[in-house]
Amino acid sequence: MAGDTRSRLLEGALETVRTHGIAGASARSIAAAAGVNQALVFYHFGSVDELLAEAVRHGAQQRVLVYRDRFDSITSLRELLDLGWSLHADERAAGNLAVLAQMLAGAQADPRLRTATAAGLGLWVAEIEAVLHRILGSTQIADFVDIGGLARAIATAFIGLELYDGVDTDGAGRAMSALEQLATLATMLEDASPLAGKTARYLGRCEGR
Amino acid sequence: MAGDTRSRLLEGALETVRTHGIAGASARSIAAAAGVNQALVFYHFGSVDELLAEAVRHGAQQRVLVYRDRFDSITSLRELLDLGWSLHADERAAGNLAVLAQMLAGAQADPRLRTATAAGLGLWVAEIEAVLHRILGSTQIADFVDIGGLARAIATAFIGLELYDGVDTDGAGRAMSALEQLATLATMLEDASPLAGKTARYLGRCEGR
DNA sequence: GTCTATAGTCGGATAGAC
DNA sequence: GTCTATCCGACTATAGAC
Repeated sequence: MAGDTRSRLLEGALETVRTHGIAGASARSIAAAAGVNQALVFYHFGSVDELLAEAVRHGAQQRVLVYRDRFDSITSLRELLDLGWSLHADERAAGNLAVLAQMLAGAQADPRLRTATAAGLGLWVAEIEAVLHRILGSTQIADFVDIGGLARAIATAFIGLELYDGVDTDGAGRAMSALEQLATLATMLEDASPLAGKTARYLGRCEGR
Repeated sequence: MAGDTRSRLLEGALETVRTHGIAGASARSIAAAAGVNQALVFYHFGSVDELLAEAVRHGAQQRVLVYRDRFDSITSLRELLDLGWSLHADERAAGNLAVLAQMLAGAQADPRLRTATAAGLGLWVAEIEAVLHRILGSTQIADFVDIGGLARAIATAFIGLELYDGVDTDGAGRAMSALEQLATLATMLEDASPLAGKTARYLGRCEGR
């Protein structure tokens, strides 16, 4: 926990939310985690909510930057999956997705956290969306599925899994395995271009609904 | 808000978590919502946590029962999807999934809420799993994907979507549309049995990983 | 079972010395 | 910028009258 007071408080806020949840993130507990005086929360950020809002932005920015290169190098659904699981494992250990999940829960009842939380999640969504566009943009899938929507679905599924992991680790593991199996199936369909072509033509005939 | 004090408190707890979030669910606010004296929380449940734990069980049981018949009548993936969206809309309005999401967030930092929350979510998972077994059990999908895991993935995805909906309604809508499109695609693959057969044989050759 | 009253704790926020 | 000291409200939980 180094740096000037401002960044110490930002880091302290993230650590406190991680370990005590959004409900346990008070000015006092955050200041203790940051190793600074409690009054400085209000001097630097005005209120606890403001601090939390800035912290979630800060944290998401920081983490997305760590993975930027790896996102950029992805060229297939298979690689995206592999990154997804290793990212999930990393962030599970580091607890950054947990912070986002906690903020998401807190934001439901507190409008002041909404925009900041949406922005933090938006950073992850943007990365996923860019990758999906690159690897699916030229396939038929892009014609039938909104890629931006898909990116949002993937990001939120990660959030749900993260929360579930906290109350039932075995169950979350099974869920991830099932998604892995399902996604592997999709990857193979993608590779087997004749099938993809057939599917696309089939869909073309059924666009009624 | 009728009935005896005990059930008034259970209902009041659900309503309070719904409207004020888990962080705002104090003995006082719950008692106010229930229209009873604050001290009765401790007389009947011992502590706020205990009340919340019982409330989430109570709420999940109640809601699952409402949908029981509809779950039982499902015979295809298409019907499961339709129920999924209408259920999501219902529960979004009634706010019961929101309660589960809040409890899930609160349980991360509070071990006493963990088992109760896991049990509440488990009721939903069990319903989904039963349906999936019925409609997928005889297909090749069951050979490649853990149905129980899939049910857990679906349930948690709903939770993630619910939380996301609270901070970005448009984004959540796009995510749901994308899933709809993707699932429609899957339904059609299911209908087009020749393709499914081919896929299965293809998978059989690739089971290495 | 239900009420009032209250002890004791913790939290947000500010004033003012340094 | 940082600290101490403090106000005040909200909270959990209990004691005791009814």
